[in-house]
Amino acid sequence: MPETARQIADDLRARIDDGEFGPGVRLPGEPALVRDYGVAKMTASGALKLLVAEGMAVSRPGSGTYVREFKPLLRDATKRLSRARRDDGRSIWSTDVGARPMSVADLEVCEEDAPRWVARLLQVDEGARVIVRSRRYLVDDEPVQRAVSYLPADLVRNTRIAQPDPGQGGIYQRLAELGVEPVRFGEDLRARMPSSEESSALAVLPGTPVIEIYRTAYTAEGRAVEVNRMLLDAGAYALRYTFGD
Amino acid sequence: MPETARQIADDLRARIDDGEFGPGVRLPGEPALVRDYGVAKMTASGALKLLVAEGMAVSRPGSGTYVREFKPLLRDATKRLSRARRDDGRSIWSTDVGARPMSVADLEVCEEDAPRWVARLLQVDEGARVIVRSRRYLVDDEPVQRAVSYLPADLVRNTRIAQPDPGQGGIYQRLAELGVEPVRFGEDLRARMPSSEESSALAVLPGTPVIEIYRTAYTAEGRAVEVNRMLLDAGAYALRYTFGD
DNA sequence: AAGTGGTCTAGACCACATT
DNA sequence: ATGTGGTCTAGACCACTTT
Repeated sequence: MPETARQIADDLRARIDDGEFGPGVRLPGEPALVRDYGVAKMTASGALKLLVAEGMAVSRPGSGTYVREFKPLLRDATKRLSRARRDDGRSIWSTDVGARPMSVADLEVCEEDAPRWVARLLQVDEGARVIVRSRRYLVDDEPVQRAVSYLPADLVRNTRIAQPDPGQGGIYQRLAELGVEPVRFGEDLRARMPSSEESSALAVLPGTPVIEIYRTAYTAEGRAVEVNRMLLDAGAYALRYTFGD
Repeated sequence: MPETARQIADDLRARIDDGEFGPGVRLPGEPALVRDYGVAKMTASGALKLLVAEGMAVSRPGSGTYVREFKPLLRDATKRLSRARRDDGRSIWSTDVGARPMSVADLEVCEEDAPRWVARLLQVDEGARVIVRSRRYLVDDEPVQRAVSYLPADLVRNTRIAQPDPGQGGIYQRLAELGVEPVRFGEDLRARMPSSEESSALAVLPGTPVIEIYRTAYTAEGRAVEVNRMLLDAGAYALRYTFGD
């Protein structure tokens, strides 16, 4: 007979996995848990909080706690940035690919001193000037990604890349016209829990990690021309990379 | 004057970011927080628990709560599986690459009916037989990854791939000798919080996500010959992908 | 022995959603 | 008006680590 918050949470999770509670279904509330398991309200609350912290449930204050659903966008880095890639089978996860349009919000462009890590990745002197383009991406009016990209100011200062609207084809097209087309990319990524600030900026649900990606774009000669730091809502994304000969 | 657990946690986090508490340093304990912020013990406990849940701190019962350190292994998927790749600059994160040897534990090989998702990815009939190779990877005797790979049984049943030790060069070398060399790979990944079961199997610290990777290996003809499901401790890994022409 | 985090009880108040 | 989750207080006991 489960008595602790951890045990109650595990029991509920097992019942979810068994299909007793499907995606989107309302779980037993705190009063029900107090009754069924014979514990104090704070313990019942703690059990539900554990499920939320594990990303298994979402609480809607005033309404109840519900089993969480996962229908990610599929981000295919290789396909987007490289020439023609095959696109066979879909993801393991039921994805919303293409269905919902992505929009850009809060686009800002400015010139700054390069932070140390940017200078290192861009292979420029510390304190060199960079053009900084930051924006958020929305799906269904919900933020799913924040991106900030850095480009050497002496390369792009007087181009459309330094304007909010870089024109047809985007900044990579403009870079190509400057003779520094990015053709090779590296992405370093990690997953972690968001700070409370990041959590609100991305409107991430509790119990949801973020994926932090640093992408560097190189020309054929190996010159780094852009660094892009992205922060993704891990509850909204699945990532795909394809590689090999 | 912060009074709630959330506010105390944010205050502590700010002081960590300010450098007042460096990596590995002990944070003020529950009694200190009760005194300094004038709250009940459970609230102080809740504040520290929040920091732990955000992956900012680690609690050592009986000793204290400490600022967490992040020194990941760098997993370069592209480099490991593809032919000669450049290796310029290191990661944004201070990585332990190469320093610590990785060992394999709990290696098991068996033959089973293919689960539905495996059958789909391997492009075989549902219920077809597969060879299943599962293992855990350890660094410093700590588990950091679990991996289970599936190969068509009719292809590899009577080869060393169905043995615990596949021999020099590993299973990809054996597949090549069978005339089905994997040359192209796709990885689909997501990040999420672990179940309590996964959490203990990987010995993941609280507040640490896991990264779930599904890799499919294809021959030059486009035949899928292996599916590998990996579960990584996100606190132990940074991932690198390089691509482009 | 003293100090630490972990967690439960019992009761209270709040903000919010639903009816 | 009722029910929901959210959170705090105050006190208690436990297991563990450190001294």
